[in-house]
Amino acid sequence: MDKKEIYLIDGSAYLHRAFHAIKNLSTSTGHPTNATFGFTRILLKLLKEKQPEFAVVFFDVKGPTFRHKMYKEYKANRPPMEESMAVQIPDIKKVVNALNITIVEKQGFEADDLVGTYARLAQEQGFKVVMVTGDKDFIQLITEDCLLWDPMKDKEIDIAQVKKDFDISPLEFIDMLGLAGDKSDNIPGVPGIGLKIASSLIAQYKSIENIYTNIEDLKKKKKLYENLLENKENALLSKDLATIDRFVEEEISLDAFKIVNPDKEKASALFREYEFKTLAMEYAGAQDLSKKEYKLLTKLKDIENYVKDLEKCDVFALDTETTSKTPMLAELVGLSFSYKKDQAVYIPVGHIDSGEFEQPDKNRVLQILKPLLQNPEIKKVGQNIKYDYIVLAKCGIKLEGIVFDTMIGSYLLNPSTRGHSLDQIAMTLFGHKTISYEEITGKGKNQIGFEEVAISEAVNYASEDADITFMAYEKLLQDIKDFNLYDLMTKIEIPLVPVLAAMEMEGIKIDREQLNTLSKVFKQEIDILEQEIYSLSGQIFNINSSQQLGEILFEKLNLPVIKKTKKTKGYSTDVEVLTALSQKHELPAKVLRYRTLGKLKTTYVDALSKIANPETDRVHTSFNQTITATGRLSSSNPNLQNIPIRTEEGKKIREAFIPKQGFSFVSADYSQIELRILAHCANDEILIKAFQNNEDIHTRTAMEVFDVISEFVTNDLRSQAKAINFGIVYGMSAYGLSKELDISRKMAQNYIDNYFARYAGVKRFIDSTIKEAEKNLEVETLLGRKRKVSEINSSNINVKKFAQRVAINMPIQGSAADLIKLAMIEMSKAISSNNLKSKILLSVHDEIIFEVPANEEEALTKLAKHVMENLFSLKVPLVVNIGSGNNWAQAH
DNA sequence: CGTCGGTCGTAC
DNA sequence: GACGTACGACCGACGT
Repeated sequence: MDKKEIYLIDGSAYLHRAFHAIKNLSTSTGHPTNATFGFTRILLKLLKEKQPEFAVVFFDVKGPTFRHKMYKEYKANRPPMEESMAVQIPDIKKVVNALNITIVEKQGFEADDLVGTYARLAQEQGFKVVMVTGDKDFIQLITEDCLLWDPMKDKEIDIAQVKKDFDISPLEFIDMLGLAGDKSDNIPGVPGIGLKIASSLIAQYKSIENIYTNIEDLKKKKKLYENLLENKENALLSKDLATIDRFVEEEISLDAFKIVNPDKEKASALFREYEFKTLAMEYAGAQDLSKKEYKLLTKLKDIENYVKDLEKCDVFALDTETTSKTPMLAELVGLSFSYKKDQAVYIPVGHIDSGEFEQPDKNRVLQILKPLLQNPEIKKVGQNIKYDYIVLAKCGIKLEGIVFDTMIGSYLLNPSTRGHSLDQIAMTLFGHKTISYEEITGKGKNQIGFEEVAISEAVNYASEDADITFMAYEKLLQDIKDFNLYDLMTKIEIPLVPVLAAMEMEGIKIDREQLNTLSKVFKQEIDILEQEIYSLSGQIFNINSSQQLGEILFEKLNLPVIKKTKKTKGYSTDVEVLTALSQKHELPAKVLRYRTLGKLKTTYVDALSKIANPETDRVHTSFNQTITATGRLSSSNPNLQNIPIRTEEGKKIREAFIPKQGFSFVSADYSQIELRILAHCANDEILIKAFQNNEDIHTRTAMEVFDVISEFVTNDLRSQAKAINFGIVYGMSAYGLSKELDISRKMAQNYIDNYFARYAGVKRFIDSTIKEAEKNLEVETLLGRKRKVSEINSSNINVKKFAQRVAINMPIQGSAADLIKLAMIEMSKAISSNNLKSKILLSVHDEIIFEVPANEEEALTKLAKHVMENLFSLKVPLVVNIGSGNNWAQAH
């Protein structure tokens, strides 16, 4: 029969190794977690791979040990433990605890001696012992029944391995250490003898004592002989110091080390605290449905009664279930509500009848809910409530009284992290793993729509969503207040929700004819280019594969390699490279043209046709409010914020966006909004004056940087200055500017120096912003939007520099985002209060596009200019440029 | 057949 | 390495 196995874990060694193996890991509040993470990973690896029956973790105890009494210089060269390591010891112990592994430590002894002692005790009791450590000192303890395993290197050492590596027995290892000493422990040993010589001496003489007995043998090796003679005392002392004590008085029974299952809840809570996200997920306990009261409501009477409860409660959460993730295509399938933790109801209205439950009539239910949902006095919260708003709007219900959105709450608290889904929120806030959508609908080709989900399953899923939303609301509301984000939430983000919903629902019309024509025209040229490229290359290949293209250009045609790609170190074939190569060969230019047209055709022309509503020819983008790190909106499905404008062909695509019959487009864009914000924040004298005098800002910068009068600012100088102005906002370096302007680095540095000399306020602003960021580990915008820059004190210079650029850019880009959001809200209000029929259709970062009836064009133009220029008072004027036309290109 | 990281290109 | 923020098409490696 196999012997029982016990794992003796050298906790102190792994504390140090984990700490040094992983750099710069900390929670968002700056608490270091590198050692805790590394240590945890090792423990989990052990538990998973070895599934031990018995295990125990040993730690050193602070303070002198018996070795210090033997030799006062013992470990005297060790600097005191770094603060950032010390603070993690309690964390690590908590993790070990949660994993239900016993910790043993004893005053006056090191972990080594405890391992030695328990290794002996365990073997006496018939165990097989595995010492978990990476420390070679433990080799002396190896026996037939005791071996060493290092999980970090996944290396096992037994007697045979010791013999192979050092040609000695484990016990002889002590003598070897005695001779060689140990720098890190300040054990002297014999000078001039390292591990190699020591092992060969011991292999021959078996012990230090025996070496001295036969010392005359070594007379020929003069230096060695002298060193040995002079250091006899040291050698023997070192041997004693290196000897692990196997007889520490201990009386804990090995039974205490029997492994029980980890306390998953405790572990998950700790992992959440330390922000080990994947680990927290793995250890999240399954939900406890027993305390949850989730009810199915199908009788109209019950629904009416529940509505009365909702009317009385302070605030409730709602959620809709539908047939599609795209709200514009979604049909209502059910609604869930919660106004109290652990309680929720689900009302099915659109499940495909399975005969399982009687479903209430959809229209009757909506009729009952309508007054409740449209009452602005009754407060509602939701998760991504813009979605529910749209779904309900399509049912004829205008949702009013929205006071909070948990998705937005989570985002405002941490805008640089991706993913604010309810699942993730439940995990971060409560360590709770929700029923996932895929769990009940399946995924891939087997996925079904929610209308096909059985009502009995839908109840739990949908109720949980409302329940968790309500619980998350209470927690996030407090957090939002604590972090001073309440005003931003209630004055900007929440009022913006219905504005965005209306924009998405309205959509924007495309000219299908125009797009079809474009598609054909592009295809013709692409086809020709394709053939030309094949014939120039002498072969057919996939032009869209930069890998294959690289082989043609650089291996077949032997064109010079200009740069490599960032991650894979392959041949770069980007526009910069191909443009340069166009001087040497015909092919690159053809590829460039092929790429341009291909991009326009697939990404824009064809995609827009495909996604537009076939009945109305309108495209309904999604404006995502919780994506960008700076506070900007993003747009997707389709992305209408990157429609081409710069090139002629690109403009053709913009021309395919057209107003509906009897309307025109009006575009209102903020002129130089980011530089104006910079002027304001930096309080820069020259910049402010330039804007106050309504000067051309790029010309002004050219005058300052190149030290010329305005008459001497050529187009070229102005466009160079423009690049500098942009660069400032992005935290430019001399290298970046030199590439952009195709000038020397020295020249670029010169320009930058000139810029900062002239715009001294900007220089001061950048310096003080970085300084503040280093202190607070976050930066913020004019309206108090925050972004963490926790890496700004990183010892990795690249990481630090990046954080600095982020710290400079975010307040500028983010403040601009604040203002455009405010503008959208105010314009929406102004349009209503003036009873105009104009609609906001799009927002593209510094611009708002309206669809305006012919007879409102003048009024809307005046209104937009007035509202947008006066919505916020800066030290410089806000200027809005307005254009109008019968397509988007014209209006811009 | 789906996922995911990489490269490239479009916008502000 | 080197200039911020996005979305998305396509490729190709990888896993099922």
